[in-house]
Amino acid sequence: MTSQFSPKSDFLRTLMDRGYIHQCSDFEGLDQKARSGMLTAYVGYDCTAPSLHIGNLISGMMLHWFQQTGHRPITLMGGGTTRVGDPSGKDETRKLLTVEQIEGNKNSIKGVFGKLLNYGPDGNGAIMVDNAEWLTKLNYIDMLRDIGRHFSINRMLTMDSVKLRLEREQELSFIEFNYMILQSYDFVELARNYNCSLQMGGSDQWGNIVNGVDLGRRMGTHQLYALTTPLLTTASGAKMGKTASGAVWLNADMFSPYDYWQFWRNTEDADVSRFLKLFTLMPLDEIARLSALAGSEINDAKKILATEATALLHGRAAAEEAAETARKTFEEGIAAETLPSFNLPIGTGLLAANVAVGFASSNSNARQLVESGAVRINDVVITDTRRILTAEDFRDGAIKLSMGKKKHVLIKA
RNA sequence: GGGGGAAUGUCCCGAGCGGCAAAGGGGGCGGACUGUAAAUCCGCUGGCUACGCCUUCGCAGGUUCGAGUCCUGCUUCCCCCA
Repeated sequence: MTSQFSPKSDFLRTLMDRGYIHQCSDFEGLDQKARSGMLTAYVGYDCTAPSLHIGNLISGMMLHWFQQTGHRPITLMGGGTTRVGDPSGKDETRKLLTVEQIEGNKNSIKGVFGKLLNYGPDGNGAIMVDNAEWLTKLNYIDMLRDIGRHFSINRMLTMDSVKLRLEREQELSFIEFNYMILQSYDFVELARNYNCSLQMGGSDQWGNIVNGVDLGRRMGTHQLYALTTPLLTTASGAKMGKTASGAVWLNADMFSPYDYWQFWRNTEDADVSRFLKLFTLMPLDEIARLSALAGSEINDAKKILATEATALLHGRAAAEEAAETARKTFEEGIAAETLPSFNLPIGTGLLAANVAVGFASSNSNARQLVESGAVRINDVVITDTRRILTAEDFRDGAIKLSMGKKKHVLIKA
């Protein structure tokens, strides 16, 4: 158990103190190695979507601290493995993405790492590689002889990712079955070419990672290590990262800094301390002070969490702006100029307006919401479904339209 | 190759004697209570030019006043035997 081990290396101590560690293949060994010089570690990222989401942010933060404590991080883009598809934790086969989609996603994902890591030529400058570089060049027969012979089908069948599918009598295609072999090989490849000795990832990656450690031993690399983070859940046990509009994406064009700030602002009380440690760079003693706040005072801690987490990802200026927009909107009740705005002509029906700004999915949906008293024009509840936006509704050239307590937009003519 | 099952509201799971816009969950959204929290309670959760109309139960036909429900063919998936 992690709690019985007290690490001496800066790296592991930092990770443990901040709550990043779930499992490690060999704590003592890794700790010792981290004290004896610069290590190289990597995390692999799927290219299944055009942006990473907050679930991926934890491993990215681990790489950040890894670098901060003097080591060299590698971000591995799964340009090759995404063509195969990871069956871990999935109920059914995902549709295969085209190579073009994968390349597009890869390029769109890359940007976020520049916020967390320093790339560059200096001693421990981060490195970015794409496993398509070597995986697409593998020759089938050679691969079977060099790599495949080290894998036991008997053991592969006991891996969770495989076992689950078999037990549930769900299809597991041959291509997916091969995924763990490729990911394992990645580790060996990075060990050989970059002297990489540690792979980190989410707890669902444990099986894939230890397979790589194993393959390394069989193929004669130096000792490799596995380190995983806990699954990100709220204190109530719900999986994190999903909201009404989908996942909490890290790319600003898919999830705005303001929404991102709001996401963290709405954290459950019981999660504040944990999230401050995981998703901000604040010193632990400062976090301890904030965590001690009780009752409604903990809202101050939530604002700091939101601002710091947003600043880390989107920059200080965007974070301050989001905080200010929120303050005006929620604490002063005035329409902040920086709220999301839409252009709609005077005379637009209230229902149509709600659909246009994304509050409702259809006129019917909008009608129901209006009737239930959820919709406000300039902070006045409107229940008339035939209401039309008029010139008199404009205050300083804009109408503040609200859905529920939290969603507000400005409408301009 | 032979035999037996399955496919339901496009978020998911899942009931469904021939009268069904289709039970029940989960999730989501909204309301109340609060602190932009949690828990709890209530409402909504196919669409529309809306006391009515239109479109939905794998696909295509058929029987019937009427089909998610019965019949035929097809597709996909699963299980057993070979």
